Amino acid sequence: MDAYDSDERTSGAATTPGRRSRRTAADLDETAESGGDLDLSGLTGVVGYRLRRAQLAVFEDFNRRFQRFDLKPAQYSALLVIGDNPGRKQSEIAAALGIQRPNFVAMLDELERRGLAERTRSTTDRRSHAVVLTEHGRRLLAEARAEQAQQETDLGDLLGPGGRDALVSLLHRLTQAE
Amino acid sequence: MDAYDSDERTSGAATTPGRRSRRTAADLDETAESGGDLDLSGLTGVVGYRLRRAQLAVFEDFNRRFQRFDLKPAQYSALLVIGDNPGRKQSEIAAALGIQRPNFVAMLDELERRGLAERTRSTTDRRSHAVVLTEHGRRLLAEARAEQAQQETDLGDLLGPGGRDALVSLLHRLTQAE
DNA sequence: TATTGTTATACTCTATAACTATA
DNA sequence: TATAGTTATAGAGTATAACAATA
Repeated sequence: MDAYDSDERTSGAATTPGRRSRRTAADLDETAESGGDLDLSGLTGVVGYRLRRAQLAVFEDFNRRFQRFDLKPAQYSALLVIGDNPGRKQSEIAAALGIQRPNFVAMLDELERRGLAERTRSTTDRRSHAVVLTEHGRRLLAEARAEQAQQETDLGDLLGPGGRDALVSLLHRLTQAE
Repeated sequence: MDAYDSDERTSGAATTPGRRSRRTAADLDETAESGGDLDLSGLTGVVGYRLRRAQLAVFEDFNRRFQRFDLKPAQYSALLVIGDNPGRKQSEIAAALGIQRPNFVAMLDELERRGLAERTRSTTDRRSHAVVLTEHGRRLLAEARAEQAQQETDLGDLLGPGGRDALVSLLHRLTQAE
């Protein structure tokens, strides 16, 4: 983990960006020596900043949990989408995940190398690859889904009743509009 | 923007991961040809996934807004923290932002090259650099703060009354615990 | 001519080891 | 011996152009 933990709680008027600290040049020597905490009030109420930090924290937690599967978030989401959409085109899976087609090639190569997924030539359009999970892939995905459900449960405990659902709903609205 | 827009709204029981779609091998030919939307229900309720997508969307919006300042999110946050903590050590600023000390060097170099910030030798400890904003940096930061406040206002409009504050609060809780 | 998968490539972010100058 | 700033470097992640096979 990195060093962002020295944070302050979000102020009441969160819409207003943090107060402008009024310091003059005369304060410089003093502040330079004081080893106290920094004033981060300008960042605490900023949605983009909070989103970034929260995403990093949750991904770190994810990586800890999924170490035993050797799966990163992007790989898990790929297995999930392939598992729920067997036989779809490689490019469709990539697009659904927001991964550029060229970048998805190496990722699928790796999943295939590990025997989790397979490319099969489509009979109708010989340009495209229909992607499916192997039996091994389905078994691993089932275990991963259980671990992922556990993370959601733990996040629910952390955020209080309804908090997790509210968060998901608010986050979803951000990706619909912008 | 990338191709994640083909999303579904979050289901009622958000705590439960998306339903397991039960498809047999016999369905493969059919699904391979159907050009319909993919089933992304397994991802819609996942906090980590939603966080990542939302963060990317908000950062994209940020980048559009801050194009006229030629400031990326990390640069804006650096200006903000330096502005609110003038004279603090270079490494303190970096740590507060969660940036590795080596990686902060080039970033400060760039801010200095553009005449926005300055390194000054500390009189008490000649190893460290006290970092401050230039007058130009303070003026740019003031404008940037206004634009950033506008983004928060627009996000508030998007998320409804109290929605933005609730989001900030929920996100904050995620970075305290994990 | 357009699309699918692919290769090559480049650019940004991030992480670590090791050097230097100071303490 | 430890710390602050720095350099070099390596690894992810991401983006674009262009090619071969196929439609």
